[in-house]
Amino acid sequence: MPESATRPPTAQQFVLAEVRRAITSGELRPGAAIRQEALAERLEVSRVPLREALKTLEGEGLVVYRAHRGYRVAELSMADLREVYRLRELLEAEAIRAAVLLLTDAVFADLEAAQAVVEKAADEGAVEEMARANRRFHFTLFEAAGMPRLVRIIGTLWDSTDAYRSLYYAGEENRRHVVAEHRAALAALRAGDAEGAVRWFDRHRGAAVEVLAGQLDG
Amino acid sequence: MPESATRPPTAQQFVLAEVRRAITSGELRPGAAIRQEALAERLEVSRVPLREALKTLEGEGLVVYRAHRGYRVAELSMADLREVYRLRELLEAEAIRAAVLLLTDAVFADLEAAQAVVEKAADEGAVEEMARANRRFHFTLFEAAGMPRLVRIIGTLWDSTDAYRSLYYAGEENRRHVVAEHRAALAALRAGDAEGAVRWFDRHRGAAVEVLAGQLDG
DNA sequence: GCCATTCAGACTGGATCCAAAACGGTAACA
DNA sequence: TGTTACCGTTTTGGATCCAGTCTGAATGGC
Repeated sequence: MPESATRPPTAQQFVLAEVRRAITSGELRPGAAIRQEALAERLEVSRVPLREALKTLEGEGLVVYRAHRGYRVAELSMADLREVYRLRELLEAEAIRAAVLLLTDAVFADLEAAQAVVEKAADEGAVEEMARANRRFHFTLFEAAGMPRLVRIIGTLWDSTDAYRSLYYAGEENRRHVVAEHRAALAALRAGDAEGAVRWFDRHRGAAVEVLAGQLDG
Repeated sequence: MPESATRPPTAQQFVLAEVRRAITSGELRPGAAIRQEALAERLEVSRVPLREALKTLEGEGLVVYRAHRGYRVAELSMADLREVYRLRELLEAEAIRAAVLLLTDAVFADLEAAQAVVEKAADEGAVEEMARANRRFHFTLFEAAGMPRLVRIIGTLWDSTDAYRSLYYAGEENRRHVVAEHRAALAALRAGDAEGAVRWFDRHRGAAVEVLAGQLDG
């Protein structure tokens, strides 16, 4: 039997997801110190699985650690933000170019499904749902490249700016841009035009980074 | 006071370094299961700091983890190896291009110093020392780019193949190639010729990946 | 003989307790 | 007044112990 049945998550997996969500949703602010005892109590686990989860998040760059001083939510400087987006530009272009050669009908179906959710959420102003569907859209494409390390690295780069991106989708105009650019990119992908798709995604990112930069200033 | 004095490492830091060394030196073979109790006892610590170190190594891709089944030393397929080197090609080129614009005399001095050690070790056939100095040479250059995330990512990619690279420097001819290519790259860097340096490093990597691929077959 | 079941041993996941380090406030002193 | 030493509190680092899960071999049914 495939045993694909979802097994109960370990405490550590639960904590990992929960802390990640707290950081990316802005509930834990950048720069804030993480008090293990208090956080563990709030999540109703001991400090042991919490600390292992924090080690994972440290590897993803979401928190920073200093011996004997504990963990803090990572802060991004303007230079950090530029670096993250420059790396995303490089790596996502690579993923897209590799993926274009391997796109199947099944992948297109997944992309369309994700895009449908994006558009619906954009209409309704459902910010959280739109962010999730947007991520699914992009990563469906990235995963089609068959380069798991690349996908993982891109994932950590996305995560590292989530704490600052939470408000991006609040803007009606931003949401419209996302929808339009996704459509244009999809059309390019269907035509097998990797460079066209890359250009659309670059524009996509470029708009987002400017908004985030504005948030960093304020 | 700057307090740059080296403080005694935590057990966790000690374990991390020790396990990393064991893996990259081939002492722990790819695919081997890691028995926490036994390993902790051998290193004379409890399982707690060991597990946190393993979580860090998981983030670096040196070990793989499955819930309730523990950690194993990561294995690389041929496809994995190609992916790692493709990503290194992309990312190291980016680092070199950024670094060339920022190279100072101090950096050149560090590069020369590392290169001197490389050449001495190459002559003497000091494999371990040569690997260390080679890494220092490359990362001195990468760090000059002022992109800490990029350096970190490249570092994890280097680490992930170390378990297979341990024998590369054993070959007299391989060692000579490294020395010559470093010199050529240094000359290009001094001339401000980023593309020339990138080409030399590409050739450098290309030779290495072929040797590693041979090891994977056997 | 072949396959599903059971059960003991081994190993990982997590909780609790203790040790060590860092922090913050106070008082002594130049 | 500014500085330094001291000490109690807070927080992190690590050890030990127990619970839950997996593995694999023996058992029993067909």
